[in-house]
Amino acid sequence: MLSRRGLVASCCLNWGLTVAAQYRIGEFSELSGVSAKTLRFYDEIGLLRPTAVDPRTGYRHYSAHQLDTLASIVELKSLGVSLSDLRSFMAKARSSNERRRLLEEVRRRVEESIQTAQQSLKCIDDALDEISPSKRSVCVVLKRRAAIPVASVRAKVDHYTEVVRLEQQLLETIPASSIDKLRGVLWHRCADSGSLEAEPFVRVKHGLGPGSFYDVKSLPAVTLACAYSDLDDDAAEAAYDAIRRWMNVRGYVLAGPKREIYLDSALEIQFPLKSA
Amino acid sequence: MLSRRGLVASCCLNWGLTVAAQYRIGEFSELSGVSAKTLRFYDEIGLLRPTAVDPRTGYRHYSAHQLDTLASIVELKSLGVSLSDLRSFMAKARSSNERRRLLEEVRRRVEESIQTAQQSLKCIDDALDEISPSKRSVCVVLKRRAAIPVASVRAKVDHYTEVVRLEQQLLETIPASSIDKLRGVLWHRCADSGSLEAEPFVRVKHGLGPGSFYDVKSLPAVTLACAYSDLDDDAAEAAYDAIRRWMNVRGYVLAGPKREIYLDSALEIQFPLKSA
DNA sequence: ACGACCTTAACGGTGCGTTAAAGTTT
DNA sequence: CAAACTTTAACGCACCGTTAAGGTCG
Repeated sequence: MLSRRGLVASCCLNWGLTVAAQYRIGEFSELSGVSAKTLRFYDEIGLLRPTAVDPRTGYRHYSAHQLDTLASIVELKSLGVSLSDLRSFMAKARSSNERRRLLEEVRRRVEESIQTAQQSLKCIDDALDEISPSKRSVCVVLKRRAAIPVASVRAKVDHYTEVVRLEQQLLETIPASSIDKLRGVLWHRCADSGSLEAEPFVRVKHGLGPGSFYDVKSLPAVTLACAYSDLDDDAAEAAYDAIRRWMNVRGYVLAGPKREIYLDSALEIQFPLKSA
Repeated sequence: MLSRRGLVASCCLNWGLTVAAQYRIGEFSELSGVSAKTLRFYDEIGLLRPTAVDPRTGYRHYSAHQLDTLASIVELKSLGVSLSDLRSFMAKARSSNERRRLLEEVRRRVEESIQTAQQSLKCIDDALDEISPSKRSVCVVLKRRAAIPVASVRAKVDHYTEVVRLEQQLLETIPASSIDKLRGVLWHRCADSGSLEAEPFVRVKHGLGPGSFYDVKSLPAVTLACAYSDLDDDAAEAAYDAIRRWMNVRGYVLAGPKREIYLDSALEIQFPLKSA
């Protein structure tokens, strides 16, 4: 094996490169492959300061050694490290331990982003599956809802029409001044469980005392999967199905009674969620 | 199975919701889970215009129907569709075909991002592997280089020291006015192949005619994997190793003679690349 | 009249690219 | 002197969050 011992140094010495070369921004940009604008920006934010700045002209001067520094900046940036993180990292000693910690953190972030991207893929495929030229596709969204003060009547019913009667009575019983626009029904048991249990509710202003006919309570704060449908039962059924599929794909399970909210010309269907 | 036929409509009719409700921005924001500021922004960029705006007060009014529109915006946005893409999509008919095309494009983009993220993971793991408390880790970067006009001498040599002599002769032969700071060596054959073939070169200004001792030609434009080392041979070897590993992990192969560039107090080592 | 709503306007953050106007070097 | 370099300053992109200052509604 041929030894190259001393080659590098001798070459350079032979060529008479005795003065430490300083590169102006253009040449340094060309050598490093990083644009001059980016170099100025890195200077500005304190990420890579030139070794010298001519006080008269303001010209920046970089040293060959900084090409290596810049290379490590470029490498870490390409792995997704933010410039501010990079700045604190470069400011430190940059020991191999520091570097390891940084890379491990980046690794975690990248893995996380892969997870969410793969989840997105599943969601997209589900959405593609659900498309059919005949029916309008139902969009499901996730929402957080704070607790809602309500007056309600809960009852087992034999038929849906009884729910309508309950709603009417509820509305008539509560002082109009306490009533708010928001109203709907909690479904404790639906048709698919064989029996029906519903709880019509109206949002009320705080301070309304309990009545003989209705309870005053608070719908708990929840995370909801929501979909909108027109005011006909087929559309509502389609929305229910869409939400169930949506939850399935994302691994959510039901965490309480479903809610139907009456909007003026539409119906909002809400499934309280918990994950896993 | 109990039928809910007509339930929804009857409930709403019973409650006397005859006028199409208009929501002000605050309520609409609460219902949709999208902040008022975002709603104003969507209005501004023409993504979701309120159904009505009071000409006197400027108050925005939204309809219940727009909750569904907004839901589909939120859904697609969460899948990574940009707002400008969404705007053009929402402006169109929004047929199931259009929706399919959009989702398929998003799918492609997400898949691509997963690929690059997985590649990043491999790179991070490689970088972590390479860390050792004793040695400083070498950073490798990718660069594009345009063609470079050079004068050079290519020769098979038996020993590295001969290269040094060639370099000296090259420098002495060329008129000083044509020489540029950039210089180095192309390695056509390295020690590991059993014999050595080198080609010292100097960048020259265009217009220099060929000489008897040297050739005038052009180093081709290439993509390079580059690393920097100090001017000692151990450091240079470490850099060579680092680049080889780097190329391996990323599936690149060598596409021409390696280049060594002499900087004043450092050495830049460049491997021309092609993928696969 | 008071508070809870609404409006527009403007800045901030990320990571620079892109002119523009003016001074420096070769 | 002109070309090629450099400087600072300012706007632009994407997607809003966040004050600030000031009208409106109940």
